[in-house]
Amino acid sequence: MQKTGQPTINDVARIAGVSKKTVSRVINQSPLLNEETRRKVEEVIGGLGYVPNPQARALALRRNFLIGLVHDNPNAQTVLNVQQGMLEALDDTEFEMVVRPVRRGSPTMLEDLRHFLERQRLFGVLLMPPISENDAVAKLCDDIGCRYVRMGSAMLDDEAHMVASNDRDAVRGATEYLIAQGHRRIGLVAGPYGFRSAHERRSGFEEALGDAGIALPRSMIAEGNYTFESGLAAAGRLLDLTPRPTAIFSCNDEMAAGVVHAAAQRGLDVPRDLSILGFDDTPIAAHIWPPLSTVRWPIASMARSAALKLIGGAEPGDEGVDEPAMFMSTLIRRGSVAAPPA
Amino acid sequence: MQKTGQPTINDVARIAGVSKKTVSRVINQSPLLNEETRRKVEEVIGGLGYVPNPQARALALRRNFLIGLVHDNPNAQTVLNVQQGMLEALDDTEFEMVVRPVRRGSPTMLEDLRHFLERQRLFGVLLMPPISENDAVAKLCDDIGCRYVRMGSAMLDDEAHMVASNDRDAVRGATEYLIAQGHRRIGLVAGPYGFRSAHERRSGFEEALGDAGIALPRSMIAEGNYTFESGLAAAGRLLDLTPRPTAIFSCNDEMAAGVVHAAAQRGLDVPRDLSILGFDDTPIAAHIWPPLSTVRWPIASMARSAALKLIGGAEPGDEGVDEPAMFMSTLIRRGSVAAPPA
DNA sequence: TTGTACGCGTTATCAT
DNA sequence: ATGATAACGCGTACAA
Repeated sequence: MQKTGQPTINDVARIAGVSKKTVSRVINQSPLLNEETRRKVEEVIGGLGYVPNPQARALALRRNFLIGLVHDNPNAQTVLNVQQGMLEALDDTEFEMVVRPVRRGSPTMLEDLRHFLERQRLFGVLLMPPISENDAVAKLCDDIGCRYVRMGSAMLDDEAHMVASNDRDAVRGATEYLIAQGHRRIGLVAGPYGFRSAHERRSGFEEALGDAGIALPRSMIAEGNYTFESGLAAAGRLLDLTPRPTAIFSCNDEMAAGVVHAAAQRGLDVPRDLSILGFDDTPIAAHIWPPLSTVRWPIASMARSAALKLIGGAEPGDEGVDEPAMFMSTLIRRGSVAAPPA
Repeated sequence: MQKTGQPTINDVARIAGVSKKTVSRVINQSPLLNEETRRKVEEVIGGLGYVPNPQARALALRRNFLIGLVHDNPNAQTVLNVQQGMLEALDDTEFEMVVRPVRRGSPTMLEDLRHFLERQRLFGVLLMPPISENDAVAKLCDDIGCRYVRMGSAMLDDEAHMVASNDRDAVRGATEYLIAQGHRRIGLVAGPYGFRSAHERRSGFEEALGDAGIALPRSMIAEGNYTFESGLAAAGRLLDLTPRPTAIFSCNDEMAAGVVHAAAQRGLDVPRDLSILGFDDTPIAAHIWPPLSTVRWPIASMARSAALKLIGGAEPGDEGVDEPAMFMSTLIRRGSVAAPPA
């Protein structure tokens, strides 16, 4: 027992009457070990309440027991859901989570990230969209020897490195629901160009309209950048059309809230005069009036699964590899969709 | 240069033709050092791109360069704002942020936290409300020798360990604003019992009414637990009163959104039939219809300041100690408050 | 002002 | 199957 209070591997070794290395073997589940020795050591470990010092392990292994969350996602709820899912997976393990936001579009971003990863010697990182769509980042992790798992709206990588939602299918289904309600003039508030999620969702929308034989004039698509304000502006353009759409699909809830505002400003009743459908099912969807019908993707489960992949893949044959790579989204029906006005 | 790729202190020492210790002195800004030696060593450091290995430092110093964020706050936006503020302070320093949610009311919470702090040897922790109100947690940090700064809605600790907002004054001011608009029957959706913030806000509300000579019947206070649903329910109780209040102050925005819902469900127009005032200025406040007037507290600035206190207080005479301990909130006027109906 | 020798707590090498 | 000894990279007495 040192002055710090915590027992060390030396204390265990001395009391158990074995060498440090043997204790180390017990800790690291080495297969070649006398069963009796193992029992004896484990007994001492339990009695002492010994826990290996992470700092010393990190130094010796040249690898920290930290999982990084690298993100440039502006949506608080999304980020926090991911953190929740990760922490769920990390609970009762030796791993901790460190959060690393990166500046989107910064020219030194990649270099900064490299320094961070090299310095901290992370065990692995979870990449959130949209930065997870950047192949250079994945390659960087590979080069440095840092495990990684990407989250995204399509399979951009192999199953061991990817956890994806089926955004395209989900939006196609949601749009079909709108069509089934009788809508023919359906506007789209699209996500920003260059985002894979925006592309996938837009494609799903276009596919649904195409399958139903509904024309999609360019004017019925207004691009936003996933923020409330951009949704407000985009909806303005759509609602000032003549004739105006009877329904609008918004590629996320924030922008959908903007659409609700734009409708309210014009004295339009939702859903009587205008149906609105969002994407993400963030809390705001349920908390605005009227409650927003939207598409929910299992973000926390995905993050949990991603984290398990990360730490599970530590040794081959571990649990992590069994984690699913594709997750299904579901349509949440609330009060913002109805049949079009007669 | 080792096989790992990164240069070590030994490389620097060898190339500069000095001993490790001298390099160490340069790194740690030791005052007793020949100016020329320092220049030479710094030159080599720059040329090599040497950065000290955090793991080795952590082992030698028995202290990690990690700042923990300990929280049991359910509001995503609040937590993320704090993270943002912290990371701003930690940017361009050697510190990283690790996030540690704790289960509220778990009987083993304190013990878990102790293990976490002892194991990880954090440099310091930032305590978010409501767990920051728990004195036992602060004492635990003290005992373990882990720096801490608490965030809260009142000064619960000395300036070196506290960053507080003036919730009571802020709510008193906000309520006076309601009164100035002509309201006399003002309802309160209070926060949960046992939360300091709920207590402070309620007190401010009561003070304002008392100063104005307005009676506050017990029925005009409905308690919620800071969630949307609880706000919806509480507002229901208030709005079914006869006569019903012409204005409602809600102790946070989430619950205020619930009040808006309750009003909409009863066909009440906001703000014509009912004025609503929230607290926090989370994004939902600006994104619901009508835009919610609310009280904004500078959460990210507070967190930033708290983090600076943490890392600045490292050596006496450092910047951290100059950081303010009290932060002012401001009333944000949007569209949810008007004069009462005639 | 600078250097030597050792400690921090663990894992890895190579014996036995 | 187990142990002595050397890394890992940095800080600190203590000496010079």
